[in-house]
Amino acid sequence: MRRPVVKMRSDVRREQVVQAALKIVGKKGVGGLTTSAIAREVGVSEANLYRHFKNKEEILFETGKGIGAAIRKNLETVLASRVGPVLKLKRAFLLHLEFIEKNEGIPRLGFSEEMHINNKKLKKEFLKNIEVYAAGLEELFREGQRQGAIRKDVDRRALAAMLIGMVQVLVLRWSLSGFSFPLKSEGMKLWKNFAACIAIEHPARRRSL
Amino acid sequence: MRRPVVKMRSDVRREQVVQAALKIVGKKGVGGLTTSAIAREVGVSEANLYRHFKNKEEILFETGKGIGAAIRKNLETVLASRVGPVLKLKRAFLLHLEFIEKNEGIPRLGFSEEMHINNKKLKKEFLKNIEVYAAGLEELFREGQRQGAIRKDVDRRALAAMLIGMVQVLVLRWSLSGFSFPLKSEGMKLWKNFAACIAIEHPARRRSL
DNA sequence: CTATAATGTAAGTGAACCTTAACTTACATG
DNA sequence: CATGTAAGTTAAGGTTCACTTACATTATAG
Repeated sequence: MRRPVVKMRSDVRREQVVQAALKIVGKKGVGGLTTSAIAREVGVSEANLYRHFKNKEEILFETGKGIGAAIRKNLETVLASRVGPVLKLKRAFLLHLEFIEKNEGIPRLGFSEEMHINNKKLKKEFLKNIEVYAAGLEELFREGQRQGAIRKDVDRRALAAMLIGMVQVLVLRWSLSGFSFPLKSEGMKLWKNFAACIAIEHPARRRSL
Repeated sequence: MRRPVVKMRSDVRREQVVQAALKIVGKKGVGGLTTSAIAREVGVSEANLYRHFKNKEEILFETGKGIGAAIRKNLETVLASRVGPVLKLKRAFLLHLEFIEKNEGIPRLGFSEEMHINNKKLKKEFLKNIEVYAAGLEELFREGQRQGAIRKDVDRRALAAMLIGMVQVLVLRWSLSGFSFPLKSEGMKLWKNFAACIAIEHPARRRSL
C-alpha cells in the first residue's frame, strides 16, 4: 500500500499548476491570478483545473506552502554547512534574499490580502514559517554568543526580529519600486552594518571612536 | 480667487468619505472596500460618491495621501521636541507604532495589491513618504553621532533601514495574527535592543561581557 | 422667495470571474 | 471484451462590482 516513488501524473499536473500560479502572481499579483490565466499558462482548459484542485483557494494555498517549504529547506542547508555561526547567519540572510529575488511571486503573495485576510489556512502556514525561521536564527545567535563572536548583552529574539525586519524593509522597497534594483547587493550593505552592531567590540574598533 | 478658509461642504464630505474608507479597509481590507460599503458607512447614496470623486481609485489615493501626511506630521512633532536625538528616535519609533495601532487600515493598505501593483500614484506617494521618513531618521542618527551618543562606525542609511524594518516586522506579525497583541509594547522590546546596539560602548557594559 | 447646489431613488449596463454541468477520450484492469 | 477511472473539453450559470443615467426632492444662501 506504499505510495509509489514515481509521481503520479496528477501530481505532476498539480505541480505544474502551482508553478504557473507562482509565475503569474509574480507578474500580475494575486489579483491577476485568475483561473483562466492559470489554465492558459499551463495549457489546459479552465474546467480541468477543478479536476486537480478543489478550488482556487487550494491552488493558492499549495503555492504558499511550496514557498514555505523551499525557504525552510534553504535554512536547513545553511545550518548544515560547516562554518561558524556568524557566517551561517550571513549566508542565511543572503540566500533568503537571493531566493526572493528569483521569485517575485513571493513578495506579491506576502503583501497580498489573500495572505493577510482571505485565506486563513495560508495565513496560519505563513506565520508558522516565520516562527520556525526566527527560531533557527535565534539558535545561531545563541551559538555565536557561546563562541564569543556575538555580544552577550542583546536579546536573541529581538535580533532575529531585526534580521527578518531587514529582509522585509528591503523587499518592501524592492516591490514598491517595481523590482528595479538588485536585492542581494542592497542586502550586503545592511548585513555589513548589522554584523558590526552585534559583534563583540574589539579594542581596535574602540580606538577609532 | 483665493480658496476660502472655511471648508466647503463638498470638502467636508470628501473628508468623511476618506475616513470611512480607512475604517472599512481596516476591518475588511482593500478587497472589502466596495462603493456600496463606503456609501453605507458615510450614510449617503452610492451614486452620490461619484459627485465628489472621479472613481474609487481616487478615493483610495486620497486615503493613502492622508495617512502619509499624518505620519509625516508625527515625525515633525518629534523633531520639534526639545530632547536629545536618541530620545527623539525612540519617540518617533513608538509614536509611529502607536499611530498604526490606532489605524488598522494602514497595514491593510500597505500590504495590499492596490498599493503594490494597481494604484501607481498611490505607490509613488508611499515610496516618497518612506524616503522622507528615512531621511528624517538619518538626520537624527547624524545628530546622535555628533553628540557622541551613537557609535560612529555604522552607516546612518543602514540604521534608518533597520529601524523601519523593525516597524515592518512588528506590523507584519501583528497583521497576520489578526491584530492580536499590543504593537507598542512589543516595539519597546525591540527598541531596547536596538538602542543597546547603536550606543557607544561604556566601560561598565564591557566589563559585563 | 427663488435659484442653485446637494442629495436621494431606482433601475440598469457591462465586464470580470469562479464554478458547475454535460459530455468525450484514453487507458489500464479483470 | 467490458468496465471503471482519470483527464480532458465546451458552454453556460450566477454573482459581484464599479459606474451611469434620469428624474425627483430637499436645503441653503442671497
